[in-house]
Amino acid sequence: MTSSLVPVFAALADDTRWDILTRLGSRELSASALATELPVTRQAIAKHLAALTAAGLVSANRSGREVRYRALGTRLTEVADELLAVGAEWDARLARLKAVAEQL
Amino acid sequence: MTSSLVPVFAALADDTRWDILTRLGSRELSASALATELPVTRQAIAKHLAALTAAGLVSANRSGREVRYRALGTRLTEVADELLAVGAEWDARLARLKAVAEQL
DNA sequence: GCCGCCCGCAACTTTTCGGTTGCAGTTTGG
DNA sequence: CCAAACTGCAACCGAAAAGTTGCGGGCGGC
Repeated sequence: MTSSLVPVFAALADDTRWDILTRLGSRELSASALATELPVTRQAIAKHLAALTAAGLVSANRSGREVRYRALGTRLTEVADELLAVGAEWDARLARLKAVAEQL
Repeated sequence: MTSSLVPVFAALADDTRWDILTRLGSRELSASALATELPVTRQAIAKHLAALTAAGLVSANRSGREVRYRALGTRLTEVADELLAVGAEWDARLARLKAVAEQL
């Protein structure tokens, strides 16, 4: 039962990628535009964008010769919802165990 | 502005680690006990447990000669809250842009 | 007290991954 | 129509990380 969340976590688990993602959250940018703002090459950024797109965290928008990317909040919200459910379940179980322990 | 979330994502971004974490969500287990259920050695699991502990996702509980681990929902909930906020912000911005576009 | 079990540390191997360089294709602006 | 700008693909490199083997130390039961 390997969760489908893990690939999304993998996509988010890099500083450069998170940096790119947050920038795309406030404005729509192309790979080349991002390359002027970040300390890595355009090709590296292109790889990151491919990873983010595969994870459903970013959408590509071709306009002529350039491709502009934008961050999608939807996937992030879905992940958050699942995490909330799981976290609550664990804590609830822990609380039950604690309650039983105090009955001694 | 590199987010403090990234290290947590890194801790969650591995299949084996996620597997361990979910098992610890339902019952409290030692590294050796986990090793009997998983296709990796005890030492590998110990490394994963160290990573999960460092990320605040797991708590260690020494009892005599063995150490039992348990999943903590708290950190997960915190992460989920932040993700919800960020995701909502991105989608809100996107909605505003769309509204402006329709005014043409 | 001794044998077994569980833990911790360290060295080594192998794969993954972030990053770079290099080159070829395509659209656009003058 | 030609040069500039943006993209895409592929090979290569170095570092980090997942996993293994090996060993030594501590706690528990018989």
